[in-house]
Amino acid sequence: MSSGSPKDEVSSGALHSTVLDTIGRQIVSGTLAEGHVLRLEQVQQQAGVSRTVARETVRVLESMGLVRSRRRVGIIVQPRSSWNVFDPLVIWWRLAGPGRDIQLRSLTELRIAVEPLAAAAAASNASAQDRERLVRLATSMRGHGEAGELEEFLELDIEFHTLMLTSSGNEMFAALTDVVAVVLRGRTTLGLMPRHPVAEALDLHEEVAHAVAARRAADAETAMRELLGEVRDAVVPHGV
Amino acid sequence: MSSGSPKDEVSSGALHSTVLDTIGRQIVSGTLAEGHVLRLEQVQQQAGVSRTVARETVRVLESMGLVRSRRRVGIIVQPRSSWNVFDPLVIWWRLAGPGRDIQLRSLTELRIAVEPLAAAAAASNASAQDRERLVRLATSMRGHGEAGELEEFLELDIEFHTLMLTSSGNEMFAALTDVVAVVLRGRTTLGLMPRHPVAEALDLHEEVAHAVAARRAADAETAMRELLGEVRDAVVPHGV
DNA sequence: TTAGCGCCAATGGTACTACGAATTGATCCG
DNA sequence: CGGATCAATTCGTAGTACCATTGGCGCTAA
Repeated sequence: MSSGSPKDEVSSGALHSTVLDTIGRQIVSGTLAEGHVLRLEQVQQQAGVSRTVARETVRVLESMGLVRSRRRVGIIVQPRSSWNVFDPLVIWWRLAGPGRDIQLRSLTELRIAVEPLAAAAAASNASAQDRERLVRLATSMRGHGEAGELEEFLELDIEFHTLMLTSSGNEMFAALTDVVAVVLRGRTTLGLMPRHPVAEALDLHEEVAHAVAARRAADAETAMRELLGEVRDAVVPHGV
Repeated sequence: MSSGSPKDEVSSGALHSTVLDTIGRQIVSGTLAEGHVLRLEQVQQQAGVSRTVARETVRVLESMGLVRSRRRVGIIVQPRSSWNVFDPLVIWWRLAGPGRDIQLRSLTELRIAVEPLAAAAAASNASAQDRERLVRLATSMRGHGEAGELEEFLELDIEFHTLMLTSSGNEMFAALTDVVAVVLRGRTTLGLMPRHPVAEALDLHEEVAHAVAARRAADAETAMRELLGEVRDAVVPHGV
């Protein structure tokens, strides 16, 4: 366990998920290039596991679109275009590997696309207490942000956006919570954040929260779009 | 094989993917409710397969977040919130089951979020021939649309949006091509499409294409947003 | 009543076997 | 000499039997 995993992942059965992790990283990082052919026997020997475990691993890898196993040929590493890039594990692996900043950019663009609509949907669908909680989170963020407490600020930021996505009532949006959390964390660890959150960001978080609380969907959407506009500038310097 | 599968899915090994399909559908459709506990032995008996195959199936199901297997307990069906709703198979199953229209709505909202940004990105990043091809597709769509040839129109529509997403240069967007294709197909089969595509949609497709061709990102984005605004009205009657 | 111990069922993991399919190469015929 | 057919090899697929591990549940004793 060098860098952990998104959640605890698989509770008990650590064996098969270990080798899954190993091979997954290798493929995603490009160590195992597209077209490379693995053999099942090779997998079990390198990982020191039995045939059954190796097969289970390959099956999961196959369901992620990372490999494709053909009889008499072997286990063929598939091109990036057939990967399930939305799979949490795949995202995790890519963020751990070389293409980290590229991945962060893709994910940030996805955020920019989704979150404004999520905010609008939340304004329409969120429960009263969720809407109130959003406002409280925004004010807390201002407090910790102005105090320069980046750690607490980050956690609140994550909670804010997570709650926004989950309370949108759209499960596809809600499924992106982990992604957003990873992006936010990755952004700070990569040093893409100013030491103090800019005042404008603090204002916009509150603006979004208040718009959602007042069920003004259109306002929430535009405010969120502005908010993410700054994020774009930080992560994607050269326009789109 | 009652209704097929997104692609050919798994080429040769049909056995494990058959039982995967069966159980997956049952969970997604709610036949196997959240918290329901399966036992591995039960799985192999019901499907009439060996332990090995049953285990592989469970592993894949687990990687999709549909189940979680714990020792001494069994295979526990997980709540919807932990499903990988972006997994192509999960999407497929949901569209085949009862929650079909809910799923279509979620996916349509996702389209509304993503495609405008994808159009903008395509305007910046697409190759010259891709941009040209988009224009030609839009004009073809007009021809077949006005002639009332829905079949051909649908295929062109799919190709148009697919090309838009792939040429955006963002792999997360590109990964949504199958989703968009499914939504478009599902929309027509559900009878949510007018018999003749409305003239405005035809205009907007051309507008988007020309904006992308001329590399006017902002125009492409707004035109695409308008285009999808109509789609929203068709699928999501009651404002978001 | 409750705290702690221990049983055992159910999954996790391994090894071995048989089978089928696809590729490759060798043979045979034109 | 070239092309086509057929067989052997090789690898994934499927099945079975077996041991290891663990954690929930019941039993017992204080």
